[in-house]
Amino acid sequence: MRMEVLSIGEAASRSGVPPKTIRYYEEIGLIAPAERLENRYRAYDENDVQTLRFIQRARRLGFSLKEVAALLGLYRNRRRASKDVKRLALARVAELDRKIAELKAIRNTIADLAERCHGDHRPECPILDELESHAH
Amino acid sequence: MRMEVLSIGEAASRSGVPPKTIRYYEEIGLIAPAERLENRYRAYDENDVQTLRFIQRARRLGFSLKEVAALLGLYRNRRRASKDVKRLALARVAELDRKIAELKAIRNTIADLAERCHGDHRPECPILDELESHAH
DNA sequence: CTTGACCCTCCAGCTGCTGGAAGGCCTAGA
DNA sequence: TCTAGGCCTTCCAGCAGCTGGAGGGTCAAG
Repeated sequence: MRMEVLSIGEAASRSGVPPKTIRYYEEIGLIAPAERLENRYRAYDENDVQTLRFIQRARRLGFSLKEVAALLGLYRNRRRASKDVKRLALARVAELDRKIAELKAIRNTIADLAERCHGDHRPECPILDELESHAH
Repeated sequence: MRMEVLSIGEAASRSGVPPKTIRYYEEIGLIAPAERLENRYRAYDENDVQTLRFIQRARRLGFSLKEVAALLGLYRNRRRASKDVKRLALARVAELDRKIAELKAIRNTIADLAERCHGDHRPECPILDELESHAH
């Protein structure tokens, strides 16, 4: 694999992570500080792009930056134990299940209220009444 | 209804909205600046508590502060049209449906990967491989 | 040689709070 | 009367995870 030198913009378009976000990741230490060219431009290679893609996919799956950092560590560690990765993944699934259930409950509450609301020019609407007086 | 004067702490415990959050709501203009006693303490009454409860319930239903502001406006407007309220509610439902579907997809992706991961001391784990190479 | 597209750093802001510092006030007990 | 504590006040900072902009430097094309 030839190690072509990529600018931050090129690394961005190849990885899907915007330049600003790449700099941010560097700033918070998620990725190592990039090499610099003589003009102080950051220089990347395909490995960096790969890492950025890894990060982006993990982020898309809803892993927090802290979790992504952990995953990156496991990813880079050849002696990695799949137990740790699985633990992170299952924790994320549990969290998602909790969140989904919560959103569903809220969704149904609002949908019920909306159904009982005329939705015309008349002022009667149980949504506001509910918000006003519902004893939770 | 007697208009007992309540301190911010009392208003907080009666409404369920913490003092800091009440001050914050005042700061961003969600609620009107509170009257002040001679010692500069904020003074509230039952009406204010009612409003805070309204806000809290709307927040629990996941309405953003902007939406809450709109709901408050409609709530206070006697000539309010239920159409506007319903529109807000349905928009929220649609947004929730979108979010729920998204989280479900993510959840299933991670759960699938976790299932195929040994979860022991062995290094093989498709989760990392997927993050590494999955062409999205 | 100029124009425009990059790149750099630094600072501010987004949402919705929350914590803490530094100070004022008020009540109760010793 | 003093003091301890628990309120209250303001202001500043920080959480996550970026994103936008200002004010500059650099570079390649025409």
